[in-house]
Amino acid sequence: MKFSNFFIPTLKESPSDVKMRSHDLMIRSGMIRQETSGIYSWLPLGFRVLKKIINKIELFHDIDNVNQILMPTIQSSEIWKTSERYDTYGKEMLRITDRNNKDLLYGPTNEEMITVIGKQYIKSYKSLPRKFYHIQSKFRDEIRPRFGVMRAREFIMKDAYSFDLDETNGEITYHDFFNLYLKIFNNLDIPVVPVRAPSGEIGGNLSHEFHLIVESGESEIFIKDDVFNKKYDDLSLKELINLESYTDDYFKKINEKSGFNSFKSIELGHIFLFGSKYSDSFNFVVDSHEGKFKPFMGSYGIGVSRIPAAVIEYSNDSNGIIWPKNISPFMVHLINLLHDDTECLEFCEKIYKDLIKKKIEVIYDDRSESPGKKFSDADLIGIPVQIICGKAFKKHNEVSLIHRANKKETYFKSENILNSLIDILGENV
RNA sequence: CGGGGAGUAGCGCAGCCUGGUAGCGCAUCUGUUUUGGGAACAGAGGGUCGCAGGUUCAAAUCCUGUCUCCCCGACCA
Repeated sequence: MKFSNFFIPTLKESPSDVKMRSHDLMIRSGMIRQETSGIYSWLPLGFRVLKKIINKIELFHDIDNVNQILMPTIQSSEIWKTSERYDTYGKEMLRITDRNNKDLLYGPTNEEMITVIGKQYIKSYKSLPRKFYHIQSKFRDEIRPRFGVMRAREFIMKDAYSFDLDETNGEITYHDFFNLYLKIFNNLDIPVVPVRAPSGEIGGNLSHEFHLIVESGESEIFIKDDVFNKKYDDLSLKELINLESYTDDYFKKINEKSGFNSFKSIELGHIFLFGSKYSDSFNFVVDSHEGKFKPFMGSYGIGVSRIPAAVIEYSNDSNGIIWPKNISPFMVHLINLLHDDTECLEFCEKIYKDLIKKKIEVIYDDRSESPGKKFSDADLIGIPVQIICGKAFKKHNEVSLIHRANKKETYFKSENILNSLIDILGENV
């Protein structure tokens, strides 16, 4: 992609009402635009990041035989009355009335709807287990939206739902999702820590959240030191249940509080095995050789649109964003400092085409801006590797490579740059 | 919802107290010169001062109402 063809409205100055680092950088790098309180448009650069994240999530869910579906954003009030959440969900639920005076709502979550879908088609124990997910906008009318997409009212969530024969099988599914989440966050270069969350309204249920520890986080979690030494994906179900890391709500309820440290964090995922709450209220009954039973259910969420902000929050410097390779909107930021020079231009065009041929995602700054502007835009946008073609190319036939993360600059003979680049990118991809 | 702040050009702000031609920086456009860290000079365009009402000869400025946004707390991915 050429910079001149890509809409990246970068800003030099911060908007006055922005307080969080990631929010500021997302606005200034032209990733997002606020429409109204807690509601955002994703501009091309931001949407590219979002799609990277979504692609990874889809990939790993599909591998795990979780079936992707797409449920509507608008739901009928009927099913929420059936589950008795229409009244209890409160003002967080955005309620809408259509022209026929029918009560609708913008879905804050989809347990009711997925239960209705399960009930209609799943009649036999032979059809279980069954796992579904979808990636869709949600609306929760937060009391106070803030920090950009970190706490938005409309946001994109990946929510998955499972139907199992009974609690034992439900726990196996839960354990699978636990490991699936670790795999996903690991692959997104996000070092999350799993923490135990309070069981819900029904006793004996299981719930974990996945947190990214950052100073500016809104959540607080409590963890014993040895938890950090564990390989979370090696844990048995019993071990993960006994993991000594807790959300603040959970921590309040435990007795032995010594040995824990508290951390500020951002919640990125939440898995929850809640049992037959919804199969009960919807009378979702399945036949088996041992008679009729209500499927055991779980739900599993990832705050998709929060992830870019969370990543920026822990990966930035005074110049801008530093994208991890797996989420970065591009891999290489090619900068032509001498756009009026024919040789330099031809060289950049050639490298640009070669990179595209090699399927290396490249943003090529071909604009007639000053060097300073190009450098600062590049640092702000935060692509992992910058290739600079300028004076050194004219003098010594050299171009330089700058690692965004540490700003180290290395010069290469221009004919070697492509192969060197492929080597360097190959290291961690 | 309680407490605090703010709405003036695309963005950041000054002007308001003490009413009298709507301003500055950045951005944009034109031209010339620049080109390894947000270039320089010269010129240009752009605002019914959030909205409604009131006071006044006269309102960005004073009064009343209203809408919106942000910040601090309790909810959440």
